[in-house]
Amino acid sequence: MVLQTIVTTILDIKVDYDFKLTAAAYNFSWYFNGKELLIPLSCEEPVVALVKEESEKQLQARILSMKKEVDVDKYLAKIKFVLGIEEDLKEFYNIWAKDKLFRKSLGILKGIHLRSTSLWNALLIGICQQNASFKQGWKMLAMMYKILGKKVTVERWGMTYLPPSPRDILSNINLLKACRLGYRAGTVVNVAKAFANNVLSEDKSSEYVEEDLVKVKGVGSYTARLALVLAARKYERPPIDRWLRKIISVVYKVPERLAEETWVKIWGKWGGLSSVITTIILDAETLSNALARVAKGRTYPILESKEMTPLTLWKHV
DNA sequence: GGCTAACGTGCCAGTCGATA
DNA sequence: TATCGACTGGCACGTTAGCC
Repeated sequence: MVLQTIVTTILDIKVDYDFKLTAAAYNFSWYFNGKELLIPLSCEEPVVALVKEESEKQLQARILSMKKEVDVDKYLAKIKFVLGIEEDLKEFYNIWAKDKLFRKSLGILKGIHLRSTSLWNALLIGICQQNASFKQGWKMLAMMYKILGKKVTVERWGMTYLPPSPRDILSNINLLKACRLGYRAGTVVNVAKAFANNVLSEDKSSEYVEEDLVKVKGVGSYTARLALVLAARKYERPPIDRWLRKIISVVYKVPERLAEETWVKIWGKWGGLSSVITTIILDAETLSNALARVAKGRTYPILESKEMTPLTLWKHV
């Protein structure tokens, strides 16, 4: 299965944007190589995009498929949404510049945008993050891609994996054990069934709220909120785990029970985005290490870290 | 509705014994 | 003495159920 270029186009960027940081954050080696970013656009057809920097304010995007014709306009709109190149973060930066946990990292991370993904994939990410360290969670997800995803070859790129679809999961439930998901496998199956039975649908992902997603057994508030942040850029209700709750409590000197309230007061409608960025700022260190870094004032990511961090994940997995 | 304990799973560092 | 593998306990976590 070789995907070939259907169309090549230029995307103009009108906001502060750092392509390399955006492409690198929380990404795998089969999607980012340091220069080019591969974006799965459709896993059924399959269709992908390859994106690279054309100039400071322009990106070159190639859409690749096995078919000779695809709905180019639909996929271009999707590429723009995934990359967030039309997302103006000026208000967010104003808060970032003043915030005591964030301000030291603005010079390093300004221009980074969250890469969105499908609701299904966002839920897989969230489920893998349950009760797991950063490394553990992303290794689980990587194994799901390798064991259950589709292996395809992309022209002038090479081999890549497309995320497994709900159907792939439901027809290979026995393979989930090899992904070392533990009890999370049950939740993945429940979510896959929800998609297969049209209880959840990609087409409605922008309409869903937390209450819709937590109806699936195994999906709680954290997973639902994270999925909405990643899939729909819904930042109003931040995913706050124990890790972030403790950090908020220490940094802003508030009881843990007031952590979410404090966070929303600081970030307003940007709470969800700032939750994700916090993990990048602190290199997703374990709680004790993250608190030690906060105490030392090292509240910025180590870009050239040899460790596995959100920004270097693609070098390791 | 809010709080808390229990649950469950993988990771990781430390320890110990066997072996070369 | 060095290396290796097995084992163990603590840690990192979100969800769930039960209690008030």
